[in-house]
Amino acid sequence: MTAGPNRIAPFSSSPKYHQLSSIIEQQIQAGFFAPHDAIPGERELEEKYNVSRSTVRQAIQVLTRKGVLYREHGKGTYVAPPKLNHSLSKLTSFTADMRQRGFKAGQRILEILRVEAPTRMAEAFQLPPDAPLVLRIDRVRTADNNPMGIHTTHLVLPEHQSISVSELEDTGSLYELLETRFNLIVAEADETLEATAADSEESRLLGVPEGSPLLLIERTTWSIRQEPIEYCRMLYRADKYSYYVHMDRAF
Amino acid sequence: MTAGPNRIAPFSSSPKYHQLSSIIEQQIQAGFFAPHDAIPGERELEEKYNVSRSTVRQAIQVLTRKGVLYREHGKGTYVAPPKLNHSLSKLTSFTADMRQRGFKAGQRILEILRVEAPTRMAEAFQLPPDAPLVLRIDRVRTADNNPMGIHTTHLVLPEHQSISVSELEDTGSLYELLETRFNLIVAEADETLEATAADSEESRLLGVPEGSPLLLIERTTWSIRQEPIEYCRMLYRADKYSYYVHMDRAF
DNA sequence: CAGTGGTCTAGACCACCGG
DNA sequence: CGGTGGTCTAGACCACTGT
Repeated sequence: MTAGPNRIAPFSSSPKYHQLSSIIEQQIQAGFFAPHDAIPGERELEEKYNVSRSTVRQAIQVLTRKGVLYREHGKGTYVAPPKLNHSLSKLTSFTADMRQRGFKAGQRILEILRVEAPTRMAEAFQLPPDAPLVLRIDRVRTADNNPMGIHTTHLVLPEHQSISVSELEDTGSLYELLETRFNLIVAEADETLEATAADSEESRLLGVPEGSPLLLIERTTWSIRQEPIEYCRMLYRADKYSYYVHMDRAF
Repeated sequence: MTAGPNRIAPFSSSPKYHQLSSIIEQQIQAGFFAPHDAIPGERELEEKYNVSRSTVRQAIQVLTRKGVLYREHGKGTYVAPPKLNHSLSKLTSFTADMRQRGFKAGQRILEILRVEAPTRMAEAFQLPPDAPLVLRIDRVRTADNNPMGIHTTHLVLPEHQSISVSELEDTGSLYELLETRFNLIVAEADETLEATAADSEESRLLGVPEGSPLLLIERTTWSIRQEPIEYCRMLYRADKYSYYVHMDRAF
């Protein structure tokens, strides 16, 4: 009848609220509820699935935060209409981003070296003036072998930890490498976006005329424990690259 | 001693979890807890403020979602280091955005008229081909009277609802006007960002040389009820405007 | 082991909305 | 008014972390 399981397993390792939110989400995807339909009330779900009301509320909270449901006080809980959409403001690597857009990500590594942290990086991470050198990686990023952008990455890595050209070439994705080699998981990022114009070297590396518009993104990233990981300057061809964000009004 | 009230008012109209989260946030801002310090455990807060543990958890949840705290299972709840950069990916109007950056927002209204919905808008909102005309508003936006960008807004408003030039000039902020006049509250938005170069008219309106880099933002917005509100094309001077986003890895 | 956060229950009362 | 979601309590047990 319905897609997937339609009752709660009491001894599952997965929490009940998670099971319940999956059930509801599957019912929506299976067409049981149309956009703007009201789903059953909290007390009804409580009884139907033999869980407490807080568990029901926790499950619904998961789905409202995902944008699957929306609630109106005194009225009910409703199915949100689907968005055509794509990459929300989820944090992803260039590799994953390109895969999602249907391209094969590639790279040409220009240089890997140790340098002093650039000013912007030191500010963002509040690094002390005598902080150790950071690892700088310069790359041209490609999609289906066409140059898309230039990445200049600065990594906060202890002197004894490093990354070789061949190692990065083999893995392809820096974030993947950071995770497998150093157990560094990128969890949060701040980004600043600006428009700029290509200088002579940039135009050469990207194969566009000097002065063409480029999208400049500066990214700082943190781990789950809020440790600084990376400061990255990314320059993209305006004719090939655009950037998506989804936002809400902080509920 | 501490900043602000340090106990919970039992009969306040404001919910207890909100009072408690404010108290904790103020204590952090007042320097009671340094970045990466552990705040008291849930049972301790429960006793100290005479509330139940779920209320404590609700308060802490507010602050973790704001990025003020982070939690580690089995260890504790810690103060997140402050980011220099506040304006997260919260949805704001140009007016509010400029105020936050310390400028006074202004506008020069070029035109208000009814037009057919542009293709991108019709796609994003899945409008039928015979949909009614939308209200288009062309404006130059200023910060401290300097031109910053060009906004071309298309509003989904029934034929009998409209906005006059003088009305918009008086209010200053379109989002504020939509809220007060039509009870339309902008709750969600998708944005696409690109770099581009100024054409002759754009360069004239913004006072920059032809061909200078501009940041192009296309925004579509929805109400709380997920009704389409607005499709907006915004062009900003690259030398005056940059864009901030904060992202997490979908927890 | 003790202490932390994570999940869950079975109740209660309030605030809001519609008929 | 009855039904909805919003807040709150006082318990319980589990899962994870460090010592």
